[in-house]
Amino acid sequence: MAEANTHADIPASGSTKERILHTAARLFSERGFDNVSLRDITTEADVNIAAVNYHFGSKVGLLTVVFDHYAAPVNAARETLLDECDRKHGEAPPAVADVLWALLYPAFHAPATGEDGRYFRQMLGRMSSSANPDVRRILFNTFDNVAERFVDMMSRACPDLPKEELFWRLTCVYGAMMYAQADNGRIRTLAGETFDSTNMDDALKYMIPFLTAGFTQPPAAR
Amino acid sequence: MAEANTHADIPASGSTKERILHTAARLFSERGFDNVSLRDITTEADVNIAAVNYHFGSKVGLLTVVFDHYAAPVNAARETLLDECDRKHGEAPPAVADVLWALLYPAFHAPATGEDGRYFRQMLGRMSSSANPDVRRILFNTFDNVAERFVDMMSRACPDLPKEELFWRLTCVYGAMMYAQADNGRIRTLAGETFDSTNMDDALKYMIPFLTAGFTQPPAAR
DNA sequence: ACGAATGTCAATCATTTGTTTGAAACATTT
DNA sequence: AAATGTTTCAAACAAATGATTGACATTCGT
Repeated sequence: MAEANTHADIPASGSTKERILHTAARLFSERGFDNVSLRDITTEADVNIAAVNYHFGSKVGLLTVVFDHYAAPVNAARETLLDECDRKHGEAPPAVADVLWALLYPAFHAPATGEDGRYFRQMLGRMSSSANPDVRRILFNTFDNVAERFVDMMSRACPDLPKEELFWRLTCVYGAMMYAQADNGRIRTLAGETFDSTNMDDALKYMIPFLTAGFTQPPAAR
Repeated sequence: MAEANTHADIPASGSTKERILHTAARLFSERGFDNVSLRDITTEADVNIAAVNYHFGSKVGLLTVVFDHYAAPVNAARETLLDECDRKHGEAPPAVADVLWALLYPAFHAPATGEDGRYFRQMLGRMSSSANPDVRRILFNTFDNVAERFVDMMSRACPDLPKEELFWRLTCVYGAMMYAQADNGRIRTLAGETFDSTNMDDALKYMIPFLTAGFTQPPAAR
C-alpha cells in the first residue's frame, strides 16, 4: 500500500512480524491493551489484519510476546543486582538503598533505551491497574519470582520492622515506582511543565533517597 | 422479575436510578470503565438497558455522576484541611505531615464508609492510569483545583527544595496514594495474605510517617 | 377522572470487536 | 520446473457494544 505512516517514527520497516511488534508496543503503551484494536495496530503497521493471528495466535498472544520482550531484561537485571546484594552483605542485613536500587534501576533502564523503553514503562503502568484477567496473569507471572525475592530481601534489610508496617512501606515503594513509570503527566501538569518526567536518571537520583529515608524510619508508634 | 441478585450485597432495592448508580459504582471499581458494558450493569441492577440512557444520557454520563458523587466529599474534606493548615501556620511554612494528611486522609476516608468507599478508591486507582480520554477528563477536571492548592502548599512547606526534586517527591506521594487506593492485591500476595489491605486507618498510620520522612530529607546532592 | 409528564420495556440499529477462511503470492527445496 | 512450505490478502464471520425507537405502563397535578 502507498499509505504512508503518519507518525513520527520511522516508516514501516522490517519484517511483518517486527512491524507488528513495534507498533503494538507503542499503541499498547499509549492507549492500553483494551483500548487498542487489532485494526489500529495493523493499519499503522501497514499489515493485513490476519497477520496478527498468523504470527501470534491471538491478540493476547501478541501482548505476551511484546511484554516478555521488554520484561525479560528487567528480570535479568534485578536478579543480577539482588545477587550482588547477597554477595556484598553476606549474612548481615543488606542496605535498604541497595535493595531499592535493585528494584528501581532495572525498571527504569533495563527494558530498552530511548522511546521504546518509555513505551514499555507506560504500558507496564497501565497494565498494573488493569482489570483484564489476561493482562493481570501475564503481568504477575512474569514478575512473581523476582518480586518475591525482592520482598524477602527487603524484609531482611529491616529485621526490626513489623510485617504489617513492611507491607505498607512496600505499597509506597511499588506505588511510587509504578506511577513514575506510567508517567500519566498529572504531576507535570500540576507542578509545572518545565520538568522532564521521562528522565529516568533524575527519577533514580531523587526517588531512591526519598524511599530510603522512609524505609529506614523507626517503626511507627503503636 | 424474580431473578434474584446473586451477589453478597443487598438485593435490588431503591429506585431504578439508585440501583443503576450503586451497581455501576461496584462494577466500575471491580473491572474498570471500559471493561463493563451497560448490559453488565443493567442485568445486575435488574433494570432495562434503556434506563441508563434515559436517566444519565450516556455511559460516560453515568460515570460522571457516579464519580462526582464520591469525589465531591474528598474535595470538600481536602479544602477544609488545607484551610486549617493555612490558619494553623499563618505565613510560616506548614508542616509536611499536615499537608500530607490533607491529601491522604480525605482520599482514604471521605468518599464513603464501608465497601462503597472501597469501590470508589479502586475505581479511582484504575481511572488514574486509564487511557480513555473521557475518563481522564473527568478525573483531572474533578481534582484539578484542590490538587493545585496541595502542590502549592507542599512547595511552601519545603521552601529550600529545588522544584525538580519537589516534582519527583510529589510523584512518589501520588504514586503511593494511588497504589494504596487501587489495592490490586499485588503486595498482599507477595508479602503474605494475612494483612488487611483495605484498612485505611493502617494505611494512614504507616504511610504518613513514611512519606513525611522522605519529604523532610535534605535535597539530594548534585 | 382526565391528560400530561414521567418512567419502563422488548426489539432493533449501526458499529466495532477478535477471529477465521480459502485463495493467491512468494520462497525454498527437490 | 515441479512440488512443497510459508506468508499475505480481501472477505466474511459471529459476538458484543452503546444507543435508539415506539409502544405501553405508571404517576401526578388539576
